Amino acid sequence: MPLNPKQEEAKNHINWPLLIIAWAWSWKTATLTARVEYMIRERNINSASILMVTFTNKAASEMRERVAKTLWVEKPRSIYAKWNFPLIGTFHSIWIYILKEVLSKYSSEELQIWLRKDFIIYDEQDKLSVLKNILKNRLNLDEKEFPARQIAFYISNAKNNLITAKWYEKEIDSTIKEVVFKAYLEYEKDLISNNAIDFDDILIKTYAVLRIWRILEEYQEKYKYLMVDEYQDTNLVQYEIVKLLASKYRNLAVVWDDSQSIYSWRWADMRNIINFKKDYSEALVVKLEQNYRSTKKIISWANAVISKNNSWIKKELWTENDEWSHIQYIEAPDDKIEASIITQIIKEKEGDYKDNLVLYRTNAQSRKIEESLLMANIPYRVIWWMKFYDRAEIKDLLAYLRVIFNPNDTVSMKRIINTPTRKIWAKSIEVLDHYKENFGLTYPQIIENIDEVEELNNWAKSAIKTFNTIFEDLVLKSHKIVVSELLREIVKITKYDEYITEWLSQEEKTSKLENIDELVNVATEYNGMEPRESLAIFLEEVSLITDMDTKDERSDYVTLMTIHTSKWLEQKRVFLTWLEEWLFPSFRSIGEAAALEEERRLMYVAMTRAREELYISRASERFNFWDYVRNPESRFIKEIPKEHIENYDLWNFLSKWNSYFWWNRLSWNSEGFSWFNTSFSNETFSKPKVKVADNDISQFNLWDRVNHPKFWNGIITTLSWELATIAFTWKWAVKMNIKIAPVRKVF
DNA sequence: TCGAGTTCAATTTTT
DNA sequence: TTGAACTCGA
Repeated sequence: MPLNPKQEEAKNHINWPLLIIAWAWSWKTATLTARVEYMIRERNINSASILMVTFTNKAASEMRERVAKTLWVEKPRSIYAKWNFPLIGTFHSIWIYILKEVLSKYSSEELQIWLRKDFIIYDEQDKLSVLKNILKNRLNLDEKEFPARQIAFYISNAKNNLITAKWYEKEIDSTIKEVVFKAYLEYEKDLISNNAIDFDDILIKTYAVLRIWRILEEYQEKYKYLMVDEYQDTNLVQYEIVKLLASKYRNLAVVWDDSQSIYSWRWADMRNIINFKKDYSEALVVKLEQNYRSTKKIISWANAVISKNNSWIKKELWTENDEWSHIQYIEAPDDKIEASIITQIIKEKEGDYKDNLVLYRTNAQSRKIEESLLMANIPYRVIWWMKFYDRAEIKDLLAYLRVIFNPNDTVSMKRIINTPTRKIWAKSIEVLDHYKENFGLTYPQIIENIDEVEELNNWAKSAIKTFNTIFEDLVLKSHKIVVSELLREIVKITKYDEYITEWLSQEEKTSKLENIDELVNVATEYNGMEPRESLAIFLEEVSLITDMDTKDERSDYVTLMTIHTSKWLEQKRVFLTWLEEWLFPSFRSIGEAAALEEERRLMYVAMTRAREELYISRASERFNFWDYVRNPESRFIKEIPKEHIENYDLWNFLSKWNSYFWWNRLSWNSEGFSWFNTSFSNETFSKPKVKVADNDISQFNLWDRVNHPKFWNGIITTLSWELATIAFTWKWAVKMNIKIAPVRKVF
């Protein structure tokens, strides 16, 4: 598709700072690709001197594909292209690439970052386990009073403001910060001794390295053309890094969309744009305002909502797409009906299942929809961050790979030293830790010389020796076979498959084994490489990969995901669910102007995912936080001009949905049909109701109808004193004590 | 020292 | 509902 004049202008503008102000679906990616192509083909710029930052791996991968196409080369599988190709990746993957490169040339002492080339990356869970250990064992603190998560938050905040552990002492103004200071020091010590870094460190260390003059010079020469997409989501450190790299040639192009900034909780700072304008005052500003995706209706709607933000820069997104179909508002009595209606619509609509995208605010909110789709036999896929790599069996195997790659990684070492069970119990590990702390030894060193450890009996020693034999064998093999083979070898040698499936049902067994197969399968992509290299790159990419990156395009299923995750997608039909105050906008953001505006931007992002049809839904009553809650409709719905909203025809739906449950529910409501519309739309925040149950059991008889807040209606099928079996609509027979159970008789 | 059984707390958003 | 952190018996 040909570029419009604005896009053309952005494309042709090289050798000068450039600020592209983009709107949702204004073809910014296509413009950037065209720009890269133009640079290489028309201006004869060396491909390898172009560096391009995207926000997700998926975006990076797509960009690599597009660029590869224009250059007539095969798409590089990862950031490590073997031929002359631009460096395209996320902030994190690019900085890891650069860090490794630097570390292979300079010594750690020279760089002052206390890191060796074979470092590994600790994810959020690893980080918490390190911190928990510190807080509990070294600082002797109560984890209730000082939760690891909270401490982690403070540390992350400090890191992203470039405050080191030592400097944190100056920040202390409260008890908590005093704890943070101590924990931070210990945490850094642990990371160094494990040769590990966390996500924040990837940025911090890169920044530290690039502040060394000769290294900076080298990289300024190497990457003369810089492009940063999603600039509104950069944080302070990222900003500073880019600034360093760009300071010599000033060929920096950034794409900025303030209405899609939804990552402030990850320290993204929109004020970076103010700094940008100051630092590059000569920059050319290009605005891309035409939307090529959604219909007029959807866009005017989105505009109406986003314009309620004060900090929003006035702009008008427009489109030539014809006004299309309906924007429907589903106002369901409860969450189950909400899910059923959505399921029904998906079922009735022509076209493929994969035309449908269901969005919600938080991951936990997918459940009701899942249940409903499952019942209707509709294939679906939930995109959940790190779901696959969070599974125990995957984590175990990756921990093996990590210790093989970097034997100093104590966190992983502890995970696998007794997995499968080798009778190396906590007592032995305590002794190992003691040696590690007091003699400055590493685990492999201690394990190798276990005979000299006096505190252990022979029995424990021989267990550790067994492990050491396996471990050394695997390390040796890692130099000979590629990572996928190595994984198979680990499973074989340790009999891991038997261990993990030992006590499980057939069904669970297959699922675990399938997961292992899948991991090996992913690893086979690295087969062509040198064994150690395949291990290194596999580990590096695994820690940055998300569920979304493995998205399978071939089969036909409905996709479910959070709004944040959906930022990079578009879909023909979008369902936006859980639109209630306290849930979306979330209760944490209500009452805080800046946070609320971010929620509103999130709403904007969600709405603009839709190409043709947008459904929004809420439930008057729903099960949330382990209880039933009623929240008024989201303020975002009210912000949409009423004439744009068409109410979904509930009656029509319900007449087709004549279940036992439904008719019963109507029949015992004295207000009859008004039930959906009036009695449930009271705009009150009813706090979770406490169920006081002290029933008079004499009122219950066999075959009585009862109502339960969780399982709804049921019939008593057996009864002996207080104990009854009740067949519920939403649950097969349940045995309960009707004296204390929250049931009431229905007449 | 294990592990089965029980209690109790927890839910934004993700590179 | 799930999972992690506890208890307690062997």
